[in-house]
Amino acid sequence: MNPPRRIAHLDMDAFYASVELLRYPELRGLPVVIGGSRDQQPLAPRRRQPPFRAPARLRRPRRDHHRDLRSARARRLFGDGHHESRQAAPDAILLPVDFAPIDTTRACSKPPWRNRAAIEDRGIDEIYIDLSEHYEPGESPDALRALAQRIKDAVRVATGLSCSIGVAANKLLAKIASELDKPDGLTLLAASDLAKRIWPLPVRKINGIGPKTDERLAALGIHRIGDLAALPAPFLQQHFGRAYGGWLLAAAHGIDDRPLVLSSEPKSISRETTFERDLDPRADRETLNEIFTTLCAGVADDLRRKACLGRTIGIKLRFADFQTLTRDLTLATATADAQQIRRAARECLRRVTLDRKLRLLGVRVSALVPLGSPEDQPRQGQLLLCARS
DNA sequence: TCTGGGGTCCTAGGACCC
DNA sequence: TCTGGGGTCCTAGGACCC
Repeated sequence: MNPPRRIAHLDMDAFYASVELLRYPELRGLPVVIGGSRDQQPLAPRRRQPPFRAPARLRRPRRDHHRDLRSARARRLFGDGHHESRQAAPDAILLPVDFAPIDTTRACSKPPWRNRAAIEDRGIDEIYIDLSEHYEPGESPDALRALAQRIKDAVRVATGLSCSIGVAANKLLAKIASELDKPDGLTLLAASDLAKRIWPLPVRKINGIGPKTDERLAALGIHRIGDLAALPAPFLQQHFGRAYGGWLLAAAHGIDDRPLVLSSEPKSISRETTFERDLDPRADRETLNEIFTTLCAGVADDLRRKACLGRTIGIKLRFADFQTLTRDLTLATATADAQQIRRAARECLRRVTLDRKLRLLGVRVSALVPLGSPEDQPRQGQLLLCARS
């Protein structure tokens, strides 16, 4: 007989901020804001800051540094406290974002259990761990709690950082559970806890319900997960379609059969940049051209690093009014060549009327194949075409 | 909440082929 | 010659996630 499914979701607490505090322990307890430069910015001069030398070089945050800091993502990664402290304390210390130590931390964070459990990576600061095999018939909840605590301890020993863990019967519930007691939380969620602990939560807590769906649900008077769970399936399917409506209801009842995804090949690789100021297609033509070339080179670089070729080349534009559009083009053969990518991307660009200022430019390569694979060749139809002409 | 960068997945229409 | 249904590919857009 299979043991009951038992999935842990592990989420690092305020990851970026924590990593930086690890590097500069003397900053602990001070108001810290993280934001600003990355190493390669097409329009670097206005954004770039001098390298941080703690703690001698403390700077006042400047308003124009922080287009990105106010995003929801930033708040999540840096922690609300850091965000708010900037409003409250204009003298807060400004640290540049530096991804290098994060990679290190990430590498460090794996060994303790890597070989003993199935792990799904979810980006930079989250994983799912399948603990089903660690079940012993008749064990007490205390044993499970102790196991989760050992994992937290191992993370702290390996990285010096704290994390929050939720354990439940599936990924959906484990993810919600890990958030219930943040930071440094440990939450076990049994099936019988659904009504008491999950149903009172806002629907947004469900991974897969974003701002749009939240808004649509609110318009129907549905705010909490329990509201959702109480609805008849036909009602939801009428408003959200068969598949999504069905999924919403299942999610509200804590039902989720998704397996852990233990490995996966990249499906697309892209580079994009938001300009420091909106750019005019005509007046800033030169600048845009440079950025465009840099983006193509960057994507080509990433493809090479990941040993991939791609057949579909696409662009992404965002206008000053935030309207966003994409164009793509599929080639006869996959490529990782910067020139070829640039030519195809320019083809795409030609299909767009550039009559407004631009805010963002992006280049994407998809339909990826591993370098040297059989598909890394002209497609059959194309061969035929060549043979005929 | 005036919105960064890198992704995934889904939907939908049209082209094209059998 | 016309009609039809199914499958796959291409393209565009959108929602969502970390």
